[in-house]
Amino acid sequence: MEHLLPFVKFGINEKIYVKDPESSDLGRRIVEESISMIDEMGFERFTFKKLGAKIGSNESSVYRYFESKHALLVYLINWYWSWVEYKLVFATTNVTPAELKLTHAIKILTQEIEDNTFSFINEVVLKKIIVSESSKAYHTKDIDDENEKGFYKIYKRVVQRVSDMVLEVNPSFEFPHMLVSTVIEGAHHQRYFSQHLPSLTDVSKGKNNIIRFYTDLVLKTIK
Amino acid sequence: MEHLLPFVKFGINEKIYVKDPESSDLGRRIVEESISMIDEMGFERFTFKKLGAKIGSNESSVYRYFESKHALLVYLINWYWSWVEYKLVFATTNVTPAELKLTHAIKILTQEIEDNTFSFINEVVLKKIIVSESSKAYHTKDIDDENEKGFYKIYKRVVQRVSDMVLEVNPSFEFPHMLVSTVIEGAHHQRYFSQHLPSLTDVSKGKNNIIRFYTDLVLKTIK
DNA sequence: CAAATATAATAGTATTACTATTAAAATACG
DNA sequence: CGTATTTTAATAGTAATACTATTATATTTG
Repeated sequence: MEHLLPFVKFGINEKIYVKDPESSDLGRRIVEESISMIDEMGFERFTFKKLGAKIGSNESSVYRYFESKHALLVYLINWYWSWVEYKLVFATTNVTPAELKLTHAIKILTQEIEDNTFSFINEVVLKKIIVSESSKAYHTKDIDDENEKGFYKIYKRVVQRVSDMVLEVNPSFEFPHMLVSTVIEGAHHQRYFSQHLPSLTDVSKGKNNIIRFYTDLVLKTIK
Repeated sequence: MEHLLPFVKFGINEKIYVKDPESSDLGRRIVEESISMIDEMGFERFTFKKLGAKIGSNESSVYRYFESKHALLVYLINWYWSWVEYKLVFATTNVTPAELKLTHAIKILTQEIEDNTFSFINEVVLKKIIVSESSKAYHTKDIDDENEKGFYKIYKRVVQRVSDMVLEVNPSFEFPHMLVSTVIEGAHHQRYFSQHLPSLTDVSKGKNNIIRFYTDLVLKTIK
């Protein structure tokens, strides 16, 4: 996988940014540093002014790339899901039988990220942001508008892909989308709870529990 | 149930409020109106100034009850979970066999709220707030502090109660807490997605699908 | 090399999320 | 009943946020 990723650029919806941050050095530093700052201080305390100062630039320059910090968060989420989709396709094409393919997919969706494969984006830290902050992006009054503009298209496509794999295993299963979105959001919650509200989880019992738990849950549920 | 509720007052952690809002008419109007305003405008756009104006009072008066709008949200969440715990205990005591008891519990956790049983709190609208806004309460940098102060105690107790019911059905099931928190958060997500991102769900296929889906998922998973 | 574009710096605005102070109104209690 | 206490309302003020607008200076491109 490491061999291919450096050649890939994800096609992120152009409506999300004012100017493509991947098109300049400043843009890349904006994305790179915003990830570490949001992780460190949390989305609420993060501001474009602080970001400008950190990258030796200016608040107004950041606004030339993203019209709001909300848009920047949506951009990061889209980058994340493009990356997950890429890994998902890579890990599942040509895999048979259907059940093994599905198992691989669930692993991609629920595993912990341990190292950075490429580019200026730190995927380990980005995943932490997805876990702690991403729900703030879509729990907004603007959700319907933004959904129409296609801001959540990639996420929905990932859910669709895995739902199709569920149906390959059991074509008569009634609720594939609910199952897949439950696993995705659930795994994020379990990662967060294990850090902050551990009594809502059972992670202390072993390392790969989240993957094991959801893999088992899916296979049993669809049979 | 309607006969008992009017006599009940939930013991909400005193650290959450400055002055108990149930102790005065103004306090009750603060809670009552904040629920409808947060639902209408979303948590971000909701302010104590607007609330003061709406209840014919003043911003500063609201601060005498809650030290921040975050604290008010935490209060509403606690009220909600106290109410759910009450319903849960009511619906499950003396029920046998264990599997039926668990089924009742899952129904309480995943059902839609359709009418208001009592008091100045509109539970139908409060549930909408829980679904759309509650994750903002605990996705904060202050989570560990607040957890130590007991802000999430009732929620954790509800998870514990239902986890115990899971273990009654299958004492050797490894991940009861993960299963129960997955169901609770998952059901909230499905309610939200069905309104705003329907392709992440399968709710169009029928009315009680969310209850059915999670009940089936739990029973199959623990066997 | 001129023109176009990108960046940096500065200033300004409405709003937010509060704190502080004071006065008026309501309530409690001896 | 009257005074003390508490509650509420009104006003003012503050630092920070989330922007917009303007201009000057770099940098890139044709």
